[in-house]
Amino acid sequence: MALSGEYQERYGLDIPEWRVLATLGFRNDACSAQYISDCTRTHKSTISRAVMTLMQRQIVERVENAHDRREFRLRLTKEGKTLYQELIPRLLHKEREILSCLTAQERKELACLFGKIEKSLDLVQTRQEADAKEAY
Amino acid sequence: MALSGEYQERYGLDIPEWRVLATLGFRNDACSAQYISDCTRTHKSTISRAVMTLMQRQIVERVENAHDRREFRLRLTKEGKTLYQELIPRLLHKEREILSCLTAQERKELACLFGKIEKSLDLVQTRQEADAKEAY
DNA sequence: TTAAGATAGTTGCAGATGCGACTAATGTAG
DNA sequence: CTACATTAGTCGCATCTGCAACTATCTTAA
Repeated sequence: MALSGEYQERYGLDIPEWRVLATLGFRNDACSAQYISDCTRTHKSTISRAVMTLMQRQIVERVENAHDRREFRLRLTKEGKTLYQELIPRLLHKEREILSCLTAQERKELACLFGKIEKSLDLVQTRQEADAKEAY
Repeated sequence: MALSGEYQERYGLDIPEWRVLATLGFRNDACSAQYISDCTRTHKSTISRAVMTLMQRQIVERVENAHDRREFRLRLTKEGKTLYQELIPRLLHKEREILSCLTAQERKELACLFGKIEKSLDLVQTRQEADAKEAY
């Protein structure tokens, strides 16, 4: 991915690590690893390892969930938030750069088309899971 | 990728192998591994391994190039062509399925937008290479 | 309450793939 | 012609990441 150079080379983040950072930063609220796994469509083992690394780097911290001691609530540390805020403008800039070959109208269309496809795929996904459960 | 299930599960092709098959099948003419590497944006070592596997499976064959004995001319065997012809309709069907959430007009727009972005990225790529050469 | 099933997260393992070094062949400048 | 740079392809190595098994915990049904 063209964007990944931006956070890899400059901040030493690999793709799953960026996904964790981005999800927590975007939500600006604690959530479980499973939640990140779901909404980034990344295997939970991959997220687990990314979280470990980010905790060692003190970008992410986790607290036990008293209501369910299987899961942890993940959130960005102060440094994590700073890093996130620092990265966002860089990535937006990069995105604008990549999409600069399109008009504003075209960019809007592209986002709309992606939205439709994503939604459609999610429905398929959900449908398959439903079918799978029905299967016995 | 959603498509890859189609050729992986059913024909035992991984992604680089499919890229080799697709490039040779689409061109319908012999070409070098380097060429495939370039136009699929895949590292030459990856293409090299894919070609090896496909040769063992007698899907691809290669002949020496008398004019440049470093490179080989790659082409599909009879079985390779058959496989390619068998796969194409399946993949088109899958593609139609994925894009079925869009109208014909929207599909055209999407292709057009992708085309623009790809062309723009290629220009950036070329420009960077040119800059790199200029750099000394 | 207890047993069976589901869920969150971790970890060992294996496959995929890019990087860089290497060989052999070709191109080029002096 | 010679030496150096470039290019095609191969291979060892490291890394990335998904799969599946495992533990601990929670949920549900009898």
